[in-house]
Amino acid sequence: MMSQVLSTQTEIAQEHRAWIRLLRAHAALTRELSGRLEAAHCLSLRDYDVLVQLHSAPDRRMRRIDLARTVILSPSGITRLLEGLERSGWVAKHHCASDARVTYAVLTEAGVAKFEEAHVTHLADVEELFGSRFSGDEHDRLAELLGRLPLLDAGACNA
Amino acid sequence: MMSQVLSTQTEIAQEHRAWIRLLRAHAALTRELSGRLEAAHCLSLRDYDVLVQLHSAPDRRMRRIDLARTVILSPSGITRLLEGLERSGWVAKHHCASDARVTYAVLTEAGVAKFEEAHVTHLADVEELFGSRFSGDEHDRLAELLGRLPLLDAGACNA
DNA sequence: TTGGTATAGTTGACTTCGCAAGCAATGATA
DNA sequence: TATCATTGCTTGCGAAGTCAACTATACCAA
Repeated sequence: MMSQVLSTQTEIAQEHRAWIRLLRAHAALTRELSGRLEAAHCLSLRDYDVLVQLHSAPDRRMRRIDLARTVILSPSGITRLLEGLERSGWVAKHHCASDARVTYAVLTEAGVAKFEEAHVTHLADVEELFGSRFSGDEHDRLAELLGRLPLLDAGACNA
Repeated sequence: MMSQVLSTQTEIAQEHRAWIRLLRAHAALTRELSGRLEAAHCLSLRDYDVLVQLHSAPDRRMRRIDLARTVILSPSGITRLLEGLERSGWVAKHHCASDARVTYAVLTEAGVAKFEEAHVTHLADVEELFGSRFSGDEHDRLAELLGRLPLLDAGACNA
């Protein structure tokens, strides 16, 4: 009976292992990376993520709703995050001519500069804490495995 | 010049790919899993995580500080999270005889029952959204890769 | 003993983010 | 044309979590 319980628990731990590690790694890495980004550039990790997306988007702009889905944030979340970036002048609003409901978030010139400045140090940080742990093949393998996970309603995700 | 820029950007995207996917997968999965857990058992994902740790700990108790480090939460974060679990009666405080500074968080009988009840459905959810994406070998491989990532100050992590 | 430092834990102020609700514009259908 | 559902976006509110500051205890060393 006792060994029954133990073996069940062991199985449980095994099933969860990768998921638990993903949770822990995410918590530890985002805290450290966000801290460094904040200290060096006054940006949160999510701010940076938004700048990355806009920087690589056609015309450096995206509909706010698509941006929200891409970085996995609620619509209200994107409104508030962009509020900060707009106040700092990195991002501007741009109205859509063909559909009065939609607003674009556009990276400004200052935003491009800000991104490129933050990019350098952040890339080094990601390399130090994440990339350097893996060989090229392992990195690809990890990306492939993680890529199988469902992003749910994220129709516009292009990462 | 233009192709220079483009090739640099492509490299950048490649370097980031696994990390970005980890970010996205985490955001999407935690939102969904936390929502289900909340709906079915009135527990957040972190609440559940704490119950798991306590359930598998010797005597079903841990020092609050070790618990915080294990689930990657700040000391104040653990205080507030446990506040809720204590109010619900699933966790109790227990003072340490040999060191008056430390307080243990102990899983109560009700807490054990609560955990075991939530465990069943949560395990199925994790399996559906996470585990079912991988074969046994792939799961092990993913766990191994994620296990290389630094947990920073998490001295007490046993996952 | 006394003084200094480190550790465990809590609290207050603040930020971030999600949900529910609401508004305005669009599109589809009768 | 009139109606109704859908979509994009914002706002009020509340939950969760961090940091800084604080208390209390423990340990160490002169």
